[in-house]
Amino acid sequence: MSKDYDPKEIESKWQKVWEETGIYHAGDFSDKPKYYTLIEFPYPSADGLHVGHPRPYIGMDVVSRKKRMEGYNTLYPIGWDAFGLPTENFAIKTGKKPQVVTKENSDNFRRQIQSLGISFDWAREINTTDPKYYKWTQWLFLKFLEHGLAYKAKIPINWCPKDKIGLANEEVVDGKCERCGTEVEQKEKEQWMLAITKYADKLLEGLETVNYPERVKAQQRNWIGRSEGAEIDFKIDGGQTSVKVFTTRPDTIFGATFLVVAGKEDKFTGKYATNPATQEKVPIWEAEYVMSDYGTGSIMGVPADDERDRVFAEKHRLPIVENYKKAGFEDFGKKVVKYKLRDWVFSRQRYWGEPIPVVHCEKCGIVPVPEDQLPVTLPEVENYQPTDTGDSPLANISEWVNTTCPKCGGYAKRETDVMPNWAGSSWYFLRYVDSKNDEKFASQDKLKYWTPVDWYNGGMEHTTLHLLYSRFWNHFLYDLGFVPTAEPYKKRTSHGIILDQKGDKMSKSRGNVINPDSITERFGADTLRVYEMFMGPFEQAIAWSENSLVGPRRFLEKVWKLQFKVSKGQTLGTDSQGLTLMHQTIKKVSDDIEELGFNTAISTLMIYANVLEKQEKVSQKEFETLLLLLAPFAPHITEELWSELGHSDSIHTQPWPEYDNSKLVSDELTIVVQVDGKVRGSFEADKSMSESEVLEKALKLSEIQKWIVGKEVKKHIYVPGKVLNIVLS
RNA sequence: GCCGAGGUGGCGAAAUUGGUAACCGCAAUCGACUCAAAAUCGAUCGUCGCAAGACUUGAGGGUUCGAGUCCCUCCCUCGGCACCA
Repeated sequence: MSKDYDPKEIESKWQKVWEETGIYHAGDFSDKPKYYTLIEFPYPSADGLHVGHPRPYIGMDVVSRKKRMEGYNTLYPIGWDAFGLPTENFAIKTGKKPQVVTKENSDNFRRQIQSLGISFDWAREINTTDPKYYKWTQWLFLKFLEHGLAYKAKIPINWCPKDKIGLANEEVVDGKCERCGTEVEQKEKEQWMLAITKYADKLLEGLETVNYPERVKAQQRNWIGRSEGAEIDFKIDGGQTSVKVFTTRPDTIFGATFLVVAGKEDKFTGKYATNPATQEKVPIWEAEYVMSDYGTGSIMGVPADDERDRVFAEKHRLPIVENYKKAGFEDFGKKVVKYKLRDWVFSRQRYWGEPIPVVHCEKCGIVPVPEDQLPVTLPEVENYQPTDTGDSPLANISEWVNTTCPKCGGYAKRETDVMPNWAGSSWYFLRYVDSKNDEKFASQDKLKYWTPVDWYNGGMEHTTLHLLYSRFWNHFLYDLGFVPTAEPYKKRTSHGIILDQKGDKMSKSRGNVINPDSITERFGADTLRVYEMFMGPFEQAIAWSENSLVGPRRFLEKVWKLQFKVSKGQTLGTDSQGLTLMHQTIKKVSDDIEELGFNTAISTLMIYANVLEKQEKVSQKEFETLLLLLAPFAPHITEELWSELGHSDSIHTQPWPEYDNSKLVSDELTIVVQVDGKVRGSFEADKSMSESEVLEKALKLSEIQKWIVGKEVKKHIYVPGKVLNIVLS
């Protein structure tokens, strides 16, 4: 009597076994080559996982499992990026401690992720809110401070009046807060800044050395916004003072008939400046179309060459010269490079973040907390509510704020700002290589062994935020000699998000979130995994379809039933065609996984299973090949079937199947015959048939005769083994 | 406006990169099994046509023996940037 496929039973059984045997633990150092696969670690929200979360985890799990089978010492870690506003807001609402909420949420996430059979190395799990972790985030901040890359500045910041928090430029979308959509206000505040602009060129040049999708590179280049030009002084009042303009076209200076300064800057408005090229007096105007925070905030108006300048000149009846003389690039002014990239506003006036580890001493000024006093831990507070004055809730904890200066021993106050939630995620991939280390953020040896990350998959929405920030931190650490490579990630890919059935983004507020628990319950984790990989191209956004889940489930049922057709002991495929298909399948699945072609890999496996199903008997070799190739996608069912075949070791530690190049082409070929480029017939030919034999046979076919009778065959084109085109006209 | 990715059956999609367009799957229709339904199995399934055949990859041109794929001119969708001088 045959046993039915019962995913529930076998999935929990094997998950336990894997945990006990620890087969996914990555050992440090090994004779094997290493491979480091990485996904963006999740923010453990109270809502739990939705079906969109695991798509990248499963995708990289497939890659990781294949790499493991190919003999790589593979590191595939996970952790929790747990600082941030939602948890803090939840704490404000419920009075629950953020520490407790974080624990509950990450426990729930862990359970959900583990139920999907993803081969994470849980022994390296990290949590950015763990003082043992953020001790090193603070230590890294001190390094920035030490090297002059962290500084305090009074700047107008983007202030969200609802979240009561300062935002980085990257967090403002269309003038609104990225999180809550509230109109952002400008507020002057003392803020901690990180000088990412000092790394603009390195971040730009580094892009040439990494394997990222073109759209990611383009977006980062765009964001950095490097432009080369010149600053030119236009003298006023006989040289007493001057207006400095920035232009990328200093060669057009002879055509500059006026200057425009940014809207608010009006002390020069109405005056005249001297064009250093023509020595003519040109009027100074102000206009909104000139940005105060780009270049010098002033431009020279060249109406003959610039569309906006022309419109402005026509409106205000300013002179337009055509046919002016072009200058050399460096004849006037000084060559400069400008960027759109701004320094990173690094402080937040909130509670749930890493305290910035400095104290303010009346005598000594800003004093870093000594390394041996790290971490500066978050104190327990009663009220997490931020203040309207813009101060952190930490400012109210006087026993924490009041301290002594580490330098002079006098009275000092702690910094009450915390870091943005991007801090912990800017270096987490480094911590994974040595997540328990109390002496260093990670040991040199382990960094040297594991980094850089070989393959990092994540969302497009992080391109100008996390991805850029973490590249910046890594470049900085490289310059300090702490990490072995400047670029942290060799290869970056991105997944498309999963939308709801109607094609809308899933979110709690829309109430359209689908929980993977309900899917695993009904179909099994393997079905969910195969479905998410099969539903469409991995890099493309795609709508969830409840109906379509049965396809992958039927496929797994089919594989399950194949076990009853296996004739044990028989080791090879039956005929040459069967063998060809097997080798083609191995090649296609192997190649596809490397290129994120998970959907086509599964399609190929389905074809193979369909063919085996039609056979009277299936050889053990054929069935095992199918199982091995399917194992990265459906780890539980394949493990079960593998063990049913009598194997005592795990399928996931077996060598990945290899294909034989010489067996990829079948002896029997189908030759398609075209007449004047239109398909008119086909016939089976032997691999060894010559061109003239193919032509001879094709001309004899009745369906071809019909088209060529009474006409002259002018020429023919033969693509060996594929197509013969007979040309008449 | 600039940069990037796209546009193929009722739906998700494939196409060895210039060589049989629509693989695989979903849905649908018919049939077998069943008292019945589900499940399963078999068949059909781009459009028009009884058929022979013709047409078909956003539109229109071109190159080629042959174009979804290459070139030119447009249109549309999505993502990013944007008075950036």
